[in-house]
Amino acid sequence: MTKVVPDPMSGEEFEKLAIERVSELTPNVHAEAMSLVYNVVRLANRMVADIESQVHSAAGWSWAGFRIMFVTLVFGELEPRQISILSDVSRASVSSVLNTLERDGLVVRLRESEDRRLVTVRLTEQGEQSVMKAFVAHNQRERDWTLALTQKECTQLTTLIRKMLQSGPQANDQNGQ
Amino acid sequence: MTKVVPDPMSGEEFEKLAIERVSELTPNVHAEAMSLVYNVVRLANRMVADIESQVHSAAGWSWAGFRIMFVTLVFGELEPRQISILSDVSRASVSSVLNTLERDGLVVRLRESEDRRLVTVRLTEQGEQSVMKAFVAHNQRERDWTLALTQKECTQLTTLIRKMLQSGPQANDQNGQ
DNA sequence: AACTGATTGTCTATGCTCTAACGATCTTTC
DNA sequence: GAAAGATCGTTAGAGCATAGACAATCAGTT
Repeated sequence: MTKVVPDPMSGEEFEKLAIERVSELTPNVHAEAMSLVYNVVRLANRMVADIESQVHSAAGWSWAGFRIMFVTLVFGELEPRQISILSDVSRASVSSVLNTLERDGLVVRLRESEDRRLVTVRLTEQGEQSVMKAFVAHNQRERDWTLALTQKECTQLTTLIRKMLQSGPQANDQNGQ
Repeated sequence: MTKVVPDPMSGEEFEKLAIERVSELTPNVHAEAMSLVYNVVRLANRMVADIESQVHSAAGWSWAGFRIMFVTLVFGELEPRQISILSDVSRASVSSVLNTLERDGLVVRLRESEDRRLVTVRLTEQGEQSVMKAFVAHNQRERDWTLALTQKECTQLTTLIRKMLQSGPQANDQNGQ
Protein backbone atom coordinates (compact mmCIF):
# COMPACT_ATOMS: atom_id res chain seq x y z
CA MET A 1 0.00 0.00 0.00
CA THR A 2 2.46 2.58 1.20
CA LYS A 3 5.24 3.08 -1.28
CA VAL A 4 8.29 1.92 0.58
CA VAL A 5 11.55 3.83 0.25
CA PRO A 6 14.44 1.49 -0.58
CA ASP A 7 16.24 1.57 2.68
CA PRO A 8 19.68 2.89 1.86
CA MET A 9 18.54 5.15 -0.95
CA SER A 10 21.32 7.22 -2.39
CA GLY A 11 21.02 10.83 -3.36
CA GLU A 12 21.45 9.92 -6.99
CA GLU A 13 18.67 7.36 -6.90
CA PHE A 14 16.40 9.92 -5.34
CA GLU A 15 17.33 12.49 -7.98
CA LYS A 16 16.48 10.08 -10.75
CA LEU A 17 13.16 9.12 -9.24
CA ALA A 18 12.26 12.72 -8.51
CA ILE A 19 13.01 13.85 -12.05
CA GLU A 20 10.98 10.98 -13.44
CA ARG A 21 8.01 11.65 -11.23
CA VAL A 22 8.05 15.41 -11.65
CA SER A 23 8.28 15.08 -15.41
CA GLU A 24 4.94 13.29 -15.35
CA LEU A 25 3.34 16.18 -13.55
CA THR A 26 4.77 19.17 -15.32
CA PRO A 27 6.50 19.76 -18.67
CA ASN A 28 9.91 21.31 -19.34
CA VAL A 29 11.71 20.23 -16.20
CA HIS A 30 15.30 21.46 -16.11
CA ALA A 31 16.81 18.25 -14.82
CA GLU A 32 20.45 19.35 -14.95
CA ALA A 33 19.70 22.53 -13.02
CA MET A 34 17.78 20.56 -10.44
CA SER A 35 20.63 18.10 -9.98
CA LEU A 36 23.20 20.84 -9.71
CA VAL A 37 21.45 22.86 -7.03
CA TYR A 38 20.42 19.75 -5.16
CA ASN A 39 23.97 18.47 -5.01
CA VAL A 40 25.58 21.79 -4.15
CA VAL A 41 23.25 22.29 -1.21
CA ARG A 42 23.61 18.69 -0.12
CA LEU A 43 27.40 18.87 -0.17
CA ALA A 44 27.49 22.12 1.76
CA ASN A 45 25.17 20.73 4.41
CA ARG A 46 27.29 17.62 4.77
CA MET A 47 30.51 19.59 5.02
CA VAL A 48 29.15 21.98 7.60
CA ALA A 49 27.58 19.22 9.65
CA ASP A 50 30.76 17.17 9.50
CA ILE A 51 33.19 19.93 10.39
CA GLU A 52 30.87 21.27 13.04
CA SER A 53 30.57 17.91 14.77
CA GLN A 54 34.17 16.80 14.30
CA VAL A 55 35.82 20.08 15.17
CA HIS A 56 33.72 22.90 16.52
CA SER A 57 31.05 21.45 18.76
CA ALA A 58 33.78 19.34 20.30
CA ALA A 59 35.51 22.62 21.13
CA GLY A 60 32.29 24.02 22.57
CA TRP A 61 31.13 26.36 19.86
CA SER A 62 29.40 26.50 16.52
CA TRP A 63 30.21 26.98 12.85
CA ALA A 64 28.68 30.45 13.05
CA GLY A 65 30.77 31.35 16.06
CA PHE A 66 33.93 30.13 14.41
CA ARG A 67 33.19 32.07 11.25
CA ILE A 68 32.91 35.31 13.18
CA MET A 69 35.98 34.59 15.26
CA PHE A 70 37.91 33.77 12.13
CA VAL A 71 37.17 36.95 10.21
CA THR A 72 37.98 38.91 13.33
CA LEU A 73 41.29 37.09 13.61
CA VAL A 74 42.10 37.88 10.00
CA PHE A 75 41.35 41.58 10.29
CA GLY A 76 42.54 42.19 13.83
CA GLU A 77 39.31 43.84 14.85
CA LEU A 78 36.05 44.58 13.13
CA GLU A 79 32.70 46.29 13.41
CA PRO A 80 29.60 44.09 13.34
CA ARG A 81 28.44 45.50 10.04
CA GLN A 82 31.70 44.46 8.41
CA ILE A 83 31.44 41.01 9.92
CA SER A 84 27.95 40.86 8.51
CA ILE A 85 29.14 41.65 4.99
CA LEU A 86 32.20 39.43 5.11
CA SER A 87 30.38 36.38 6.38
CA ASP A 88 27.22 36.90 4.35
CA VAL A 89 24.90 37.03 7.32
CA SER A 90 22.43 39.62 8.60
CA ARG A 91 23.43 42.18 11.20
CA ALA A 92 20.85 40.71 13.54
CA SER A 93 22.47 37.30 13.32
CA VAL A 94 25.89 38.72 14.01
CA SER A 95 24.52 40.45 17.06
CA SER A 96 22.99 37.20 18.25
CA VAL A 97 26.15 35.15 17.79
CA LEU A 98 28.24 37.87 19.43
CA ASN A 99 26.08 37.54 22.53
CA THR A 100 27.10 33.91 22.82
CA LEU A 101 30.76 34.56 22.11
CA GLU A 102 30.91 37.45 24.54
CA ARG A 103 29.18 35.42 27.24
CA ASP A 104 31.82 32.73 26.80
CA GLY A 105 34.62 35.25 27.08
CA LEU A 106 35.92 34.86 23.54
CA VAL A 107 35.31 38.40 22.28
CA VAL A 108 34.66 41.82 23.74
CA ARG A 109 32.47 44.63 22.40
CA LEU A 110 33.93 48.11 22.71
CA ARG A 111 32.58 51.57 21.98
CA GLU A 112 35.77 53.35 21.12
CA SER A 113 35.18 54.63 17.62
CA GLU A 114 34.73 58.29 16.69
CA ASP A 115 31.38 57.36 15.21
CA ARG A 116 29.51 56.52 18.37
CA ARG A 117 27.10 54.23 16.58
CA LEU A 118 29.86 51.76 15.88
CA VAL A 119 30.93 48.83 18.02
CA THR A 120 34.42 47.38 17.83
CA VAL A 121 34.69 43.62 18.19
CA ARG A 122 38.00 42.31 19.42
CA LEU A 123 39.17 38.82 20.34
CA THR A 124 40.16 38.22 23.92
CA GLU A 125 43.42 36.46 24.66
CA GLN A 126 41.51 33.24 25.19
CA GLY A 127 39.50 33.84 22.04
CA GLU A 128 42.59 34.29 19.92
CA GLN A 129 44.21 31.14 21.27
CA SER A 130 41.02 29.16 20.76
CA VAL A 131 40.31 30.25 17.23
CA MET A 132 43.88 29.63 16.10
CA LYS A 133 43.82 26.15 17.54
CA ALA A 134 40.39 25.47 16.05
CA PHE A 135 41.52 26.70 12.67
CA VAL A 136 44.22 24.06 12.44
CA ALA A 137 41.73 21.27 13.05
CA HIS A 138 39.19 22.93 10.80
CA ASN A 139 41.63 23.26 7.93
CA GLN A 140 42.81 19.69 8.40
CA ARG A 141 39.25 18.48 8.08
CA GLU A 142 38.78 20.61 4.99
CA ARG A 143 41.75 18.89 3.47
CA ASP A 144 40.31 15.48 4.33
CA TRP A 145 37.31 16.40 2.23
CA THR A 146 39.40 17.34 -0.78
CA LEU A 147 41.17 13.98 -0.79
CA ALA A 148 38.24 12.65 -2.78
CA LEU A 149 39.52 14.69 -5.71
CA THR A 150 42.76 15.08 -7.59
CA GLN A 151 44.55 18.40 -7.31
CA LYS A 152 43.36 19.30 -10.77
CA GLU A 153 39.75 18.44 -10.05
CA CYS A 154 39.89 20.46 -6.87
CA THR A 155 41.03 23.56 -8.73
CA GLN A 156 38.46 22.96 -11.45
CA LEU A 157 35.66 22.67 -8.94
CA THR A 158 36.65 25.83 -7.11
CA THR A 159 36.88 27.73 -10.38
CA LEU A 160 33.43 26.66 -11.52
CA ILE A 161 31.86 27.54 -8.19
CA ARG A 162 33.50 30.95 -8.21
CA LYS A 163 32.09 31.52 -11.64
CA MET A 164 28.57 30.80 -10.43
CA LEU A 165 29.04 33.07 -7.44
CA GLN A 166 30.20 35.94 -9.58
CA SER A 167 27.35 35.67 -12.05
CA GLY A 168 24.48 34.76 -9.78
CA PRO A 169 21.06 33.93 -11.22
CA GLN A 170 20.96 35.31 -14.74
CA ALA A 171 17.38 35.87 -15.77
CA ASN A 172 14.41 37.71 -14.28
CA ASP A 173 16.75 39.05 -11.70
CA GLN A 174 14.85 41.80 -10.00
CA ASN A 175 16.92 42.54 -6.95
CA GLY A 176 20.51 42.41 -8.07
CA GLN A 177 22.91 39.57 -7.47
CA MET B 1 43.82 52.72 13.77
CA THR B 2 41.13 50.22 13.01
CA LYS B 3 41.93 48.20 9.92
CA VAL B 4 39.22 49.21 7.52
CA VAL B 5 37.57 46.65 5.29
CA PRO B 6 37.56 47.75 1.63
CA ASP B 7 33.91 48.45 1.24
CA PRO B 8 32.80 46.16 -1.52
CA MET B 9 35.19 43.35 -0.68
CA SER B 10 34.72 40.30 -2.82
CA GLY B 11 34.84 36.77 -1.56
CA GLU B 12 38.02 36.15 -3.50
CA GLU B 13 39.77 39.14 -2.01
CA PHE B 14 38.82 37.95 1.43
CA GLU B 15 40.10 34.45 0.67
CA LYS B 16 43.42 35.79 -0.44
CA LEU B 17 43.82 38.01 2.59
CA ALA B 18 42.74 35.25 4.95
CA ILE B 19 45.20 32.76 3.51
CA GLU B 20 47.97 35.31 3.73
CA ARG B 21 47.23 36.22 7.30
CA VAL B 22 46.68 32.69 8.51
CA SER B 23 49.90 31.53 6.90
CA GLU B 24 51.75 33.95 9.14
CA LEU B 25 50.22 32.41 12.21
CA THR B 26 50.40 28.73 11.50
CA PRO B 27 52.39 26.56 9.05
CA ASN B 28 51.09 24.11 6.47
CA VAL B 29 47.85 25.80 5.58
CA HIS B 30 45.88 23.88 2.98
CA ALA B 31 44.86 26.86 0.92
CA GLU B 32 43.10 24.97 -1.87
CA ALA B 33 41.02 23.00 0.61
CA MET B 34 40.11 26.18 2.42
CA SER B 35 39.02 27.88 -0.79
CA LEU B 36 37.00 24.90 -1.91
CA VAL B 37 34.99 24.49 1.26
CA TYR B 38 34.54 28.23 1.65
CA ASN B 39 33.15 28.59 -1.85
CA VAL B 40 30.91 25.55 -1.73
CA VAL B 41 29.28 26.73 1.46
CA ARG B 42 29.02 30.27 0.20
CA LEU B 43 27.37 29.20 -3.03
CA ALA B 44 24.88 26.96 -1.26
CA ASN B 45 23.94 29.74 1.15
CA ARG B 46 23.43 32.16 -1.71
CA MET B 47 21.33 29.72 -3.69
CA VAL B 48 19.13 28.84 -0.75
CA ALA B 49 18.69 32.46 0.27
CA ASP B 50 17.91 33.48 -3.28
CA ILE B 51 15.42 30.74 -4.06
CA GLU B 52 13.84 31.07 -0.66
CA SER B 53 13.27 34.80 -1.04
CA GLN B 54 12.34 34.76 -4.73
CA VAL B 55 10.08 31.73 -4.63
CA HIS B 56 9.19 30.20 -1.32
CA SER B 57 8.78 32.95 1.21
CA ALA B 58 6.71 34.77 -1.40
CA ALA B 59 4.46 31.71 -1.38
CA GLY B 60 4.34 31.77 2.41
CA TRP B 61 6.65 28.96 3.33
CA SER B 62 10.29 27.99 3.73
CA TRP B 63 12.97 26.02 1.95
CA ALA B 64 12.67 23.34 4.60
CA GLY B 65 8.92 23.17 4.17
CA PHE B 66 9.23 22.88 0.43
CA ARG B 67 11.81 20.15 0.69
CA ILE B 68 9.50 18.02 2.79
CA MET B 69 6.50 18.73 0.59
CA PHE B 70 8.55 17.83 -2.45
CA VAL B 71 9.77 14.45 -1.31
CA THR B 72 6.25 13.66 -0.21
CA LEU B 73 4.98 14.62 -3.65
CA VAL B 74 7.54 12.37 -5.28
CA PHE B 75 6.73 9.32 -3.17
CA GLY B 76 3.01 9.83 -2.76
CA GLU B 77 3.16 9.48 0.98
CA LEU B 78 5.92 8.94 3.49
CA GLU B 79 6.75 8.31 7.10
CA PRO B 80 8.72 11.00 8.96
CA ARG B 81 11.76 8.77 9.34
CA GLN B 82 11.95 8.33 5.58
CA ILE B 83 11.59 12.06 5.05
CA SER B 84 14.41 12.49 7.53
CA ILE B 85 16.72 10.18 5.58
CA LEU B 86 15.80 11.52 2.16
CA SER B 87 16.23 15.16 3.07
CA ASP B 88 19.26 14.70 5.29
CA VAL B 89 17.69 16.21 8.37
CA SER B 90 17.07 14.93 11.88
CA ARG B 91 13.74 13.37 12.84
CA ALA B 92 13.25 16.18 15.33
CA SER B 93 13.54 18.80 12.60
CA VAL B 94 11.09 16.95 10.40
CA SER B 95 8.64 16.86 13.26
CA SER B 96 9.06 20.58 13.79
CA VAL B 97 8.55 21.49 10.15
CA LEU B 98 5.56 19.16 9.90
CA ASN B 99 3.92 21.11 12.71
CA THR B 100 4.09 24.23 10.59
CA LEU B 101 2.93 22.52 7.42
CA GLU B 102 0.06 20.79 9.19
CA ARG B 103 -1.01 24.02 10.86
CA ASP B 104 -1.16 25.66 7.45
CA GLY B 105 -3.27 22.84 6.04
CA LEU B 106 -0.67 21.57 3.58
CA VAL B 107 -0.17 18.07 4.97
CA VAL B 108 -1.96 15.67 7.28
CA ARG B 109 -0.51 13.20 9.76
CA LEU B 110 -2.28 9.84 9.88
CA ARG B 111 -1.90 6.78 12.08
CA GLU B 112 -3.01 4.12 9.69
CA SER B 113 -0.04 1.79 9.50
CA GLU B 114 0.06 -1.70 10.97
CA ASP B 115 3.03 -0.62 13.03
CA ARG B 116 1.35 1.78 15.39
CA ARG B 117 4.53 3.73 16.02
CA LEU B 118 4.52 5.00 12.45
CA VAL B 119 2.93 8.17 11.17
CA THR B 120 1.92 8.58 7.55
CA VAL B 121 2.39 12.01 6.05
CA ARG B 122 0.18 12.87 3.10
CA LEU B 123 -0.30 16.06 1.12
CA THR B 124 -3.70 17.69 1.29
CA GLU B 125 -5.37 18.76 -1.94
CA GLN B 126 -4.21 22.30 -1.28
CA GLY B 127 -0.73 21.07 -0.41
CA GLU B 128 -0.38 19.15 -3.64
CA GLN B 129 -1.50 22.09 -5.73
CA SER B 130 0.81 24.44 -3.87
CA VAL B 131 3.91 22.32 -4.09
CA MET B 132 3.45 21.61 -7.78
CA LYS B 133 3.06 25.27 -8.51
CA ALA B 134 6.02 26.15 -6.32
CA PHE B 135 8.16 23.53 -8.00
CA VAL B 136 7.78 25.16 -11.38
CA ALA B 137 9.02 28.50 -10.05
CA HIS B 138 11.71 26.77 -7.99
CA ASN B 139 13.03 24.84 -10.96
CA GLN B 140 12.94 27.95 -13.14
CA ARG B 141 15.10 29.76 -10.62
CA GLU B 142 17.46 26.81 -10.47
CA ARG B 143 17.87 27.09 -14.21
CA ASP B 144 18.57 30.83 -13.93
CA TRP B 145 21.49 29.94 -11.70
CA THR B 146 22.94 27.49 -14.18
CA LEU B 147 22.98 30.08 -16.95
CA ALA B 148 26.32 31.24 -15.59
CA LEU B 149 27.80 28.01 -16.93
CA THR B 150 27.90 26.20 -20.23
CA GLN B 151 26.08 22.90 -20.48
CA LYS B 152 29.37 21.10 -20.28
CA GLU B 153 30.56 22.99 -17.23
CA CYS B 154 27.26 22.32 -15.52
CA THR B 155 27.63 18.58 -16.00
CA GLN B 156 31.26 18.73 -14.94
CA LEU B 157 30.40 20.58 -11.77
CA THR B 158 27.63 18.18 -10.82
CA THR B 159 29.90 15.21 -11.43
CA LEU B 160 32.66 16.58 -9.23
CA ILE B 161 30.27 17.38 -6.42
CA ARG B 162 28.73 13.91 -6.58
CA LYS B 163 32.21 12.47 -6.32
CA MET B 164 32.87 14.40 -3.13
CA LEU B 165 29.53 13.37 -1.68
CA GLN B 166 30.20 9.71 -2.37
CA SER B 167 33.66 9.72 -0.83
CA GLY B 168 33.15 12.05 2.09
CA PRO B 169 36.11 13.07 4.24
CA GLN B 170 38.88 10.57 3.65
CA ALA B 171 41.18 10.54 6.64
CA ASN B 172 40.77 10.16 10.38
CA ASP B 173 37.17 9.35 9.73
CA GLN B 174 35.90 7.97 12.95
CA ASN B 175 32.18 7.92 12.49
CA GLY B 176 31.58 6.80 8.94
CA GLN B 177 30.50 9.01 6.11
C1' DA C 1 20.06 75.67 14.31
C1' DA C 2 16.43 72.58 12.69
C1' DC C 3 14.61 69.08 9.50
C1' DT C 4 15.23 65.18 6.72
C1' DG C 5 17.22 60.94 5.59
C1' DA C 6 20.43 57.18 6.03
C1' DT C 7 23.09 54.06 8.94
C1' DT C 8 24.28 51.17 13.09
C1' DG C 9 23.42 47.86 16.52
C1' DT C 10 19.89 45.73 19.06
C1' DC C 11 15.42 43.58 20.23
C1' DT C 12 11.21 40.97 19.16
C1' DA C 13 8.81 37.37 16.98
C1' DT C 14 8.94 33.33 14.20
C1' DG C 15 11.03 29.35 12.23
C1' DC C 16 14.58 25.71 11.37
C1' DT C 17 18.41 23.13 13.26
C1' DC C 18 20.56 20.06 16.48
C1' DT C 19 21.19 16.78 20.72
C1' DA C 20 19.26 14.38 24.45
C1' DA C 21 15.57 12.42 26.69
C1' DC C 22 10.92 10.52 26.86
C1' DG C 23 6.79 7.16 26.33
C1' DA C 24 4.87 4.09 23.12
C1' DT C 25 5.48 0.33 20.42
C1' DC C 26 7.66 -3.51 18.06
C1' DT C 27 11.30 -7.27 18.13
C1' DT C 28 14.33 -10.41 20.13
C1' DT C 29 15.86 -13.27 23.66
C1' DC C 30 15.40 -15.98 27.42
C1' DG D 1 4.90 -15.56 28.66
C1' DA D 2 8.34 -11.86 30.54
C1' DA D 3 12.50 -9.12 30.17
C1' DA D 4 15.73 -6.58 27.30
C1' DG D 5 16.77 -4.03 23.34
C1' DA D 6 15.78 -1.32 19.30
C1' DT D 7 13.02 1.98 16.75
C1' DC D 8 9.48 5.67 16.03
C1' DG D 9 7.66 10.24 16.72
C1' DT D 10 7.59 13.97 19.91
C1' DT D 11 9.22 17.19 23.20
C1' DA D 12 12.55 20.28 25.77
C1' DG D 13 16.24 23.33 25.51
C1' DA D 14 19.78 25.78 23.16
C1' DG D 15 21.64 28.20 19.15
C1' DC D 16 21.44 30.47 14.69
C1' DA D 17 18.76 32.49 10.93
C1' DT D 18 15.56 35.92 9.09
C1' DA D 19 12.51 40.35 8.72
C1' DG D 20 10.82 44.27 10.82
C1' DA D 21 10.78 47.95 14.21
C1' DC D 22 13.34 50.81 17.30
C1' DA D 23 16.50 54.51 19.55
C1' DA D 24 20.76 56.58 18.84
C1' DT D 25 23.74 58.72 15.91
C1' DC D 26 25.65 60.85 11.82
C1' DA D 27 25.34 63.54 7.29
C1' DG D 28 23.13 66.62 4.27
C1' DT D 29 19.96 70.48 3.18
C1' DT D 30 17.74 74.45 4.11
